[in-house]
Amino acid sequence: MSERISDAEHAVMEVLWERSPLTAQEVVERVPAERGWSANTVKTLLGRLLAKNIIAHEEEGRRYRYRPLVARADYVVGESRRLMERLFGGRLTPLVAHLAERDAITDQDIAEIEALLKELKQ
Amino acid sequence: MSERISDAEHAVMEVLWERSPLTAQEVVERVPAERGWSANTVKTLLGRLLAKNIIAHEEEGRRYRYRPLVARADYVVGESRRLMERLFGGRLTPLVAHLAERDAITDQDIAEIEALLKELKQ
DNA sequence: TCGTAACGATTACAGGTGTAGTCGAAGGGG
DNA sequence: CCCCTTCGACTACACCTGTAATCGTTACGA
Repeated sequence: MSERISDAEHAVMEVLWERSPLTAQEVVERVPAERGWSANTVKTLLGRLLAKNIIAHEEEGRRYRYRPLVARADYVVGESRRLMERLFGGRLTPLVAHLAERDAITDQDIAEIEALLKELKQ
Repeated sequence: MSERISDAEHAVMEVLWERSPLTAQEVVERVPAERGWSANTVKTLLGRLLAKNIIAHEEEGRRYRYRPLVARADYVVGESRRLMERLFGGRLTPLVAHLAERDAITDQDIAEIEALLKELKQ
């Protein structure tokens, strides 16, 4: 399967998951300005993602349009699972418990998750 | 604040969180065998953790005993939050929803989390 | 007392990552 | 038809990471 996505690469992926296919230039324009990246940096990242087979490109005239090969949902589940594995022996409950203990969960979160779980049960 | 803990370093931290202070040798013995690390590798990691101010060492005769400066709970909450931030705009509910959708949550998880939430509400 | 084993410190080195700069081809404007 | 801009490709380079090997010192067993 495809290799790991680094932090900087992930920022590029978010752009492509949001909308694709895009040209390199369009990706550059959509990457969050806080990153302060030069266009070259973004192109390097696109190149690396290509090499890792995480995105593909189709020729369009004298340039390319890039498009994800990996679904965001798959990536997200994979990363979540990695974290749970590393930190909680793969169990979700202790994660929720920890966050709750540290007031990282709001009352609204609790309500939402309860509703979600209710739905899951039927 | 202290710097980030790499994957390999994390394995060492788990040992020290489990029990500390420990000598380098004791850490070596307790690191999961699957890693297949040489003693030198573990010592390098201890050195890097020291440099990052994530652990401390007290002299004991001609060697050191290492001890965490960062609580596991803090690390865990930090990492969880980072993940939620990156992937779910900081919201926990979508994380749970995603995992549930992908059958990464068992019935028992649901029961446990419900019980936990019930407790949180009072 | 002398060699050796055990320690921590220092050095090594390839591969990944963040962050670009440069180069060569090609297309568009004058 | 020629120059400048624009692309993608290639190169650069420092720092981090994984994974050690080597070095210098010291204590302990013979």
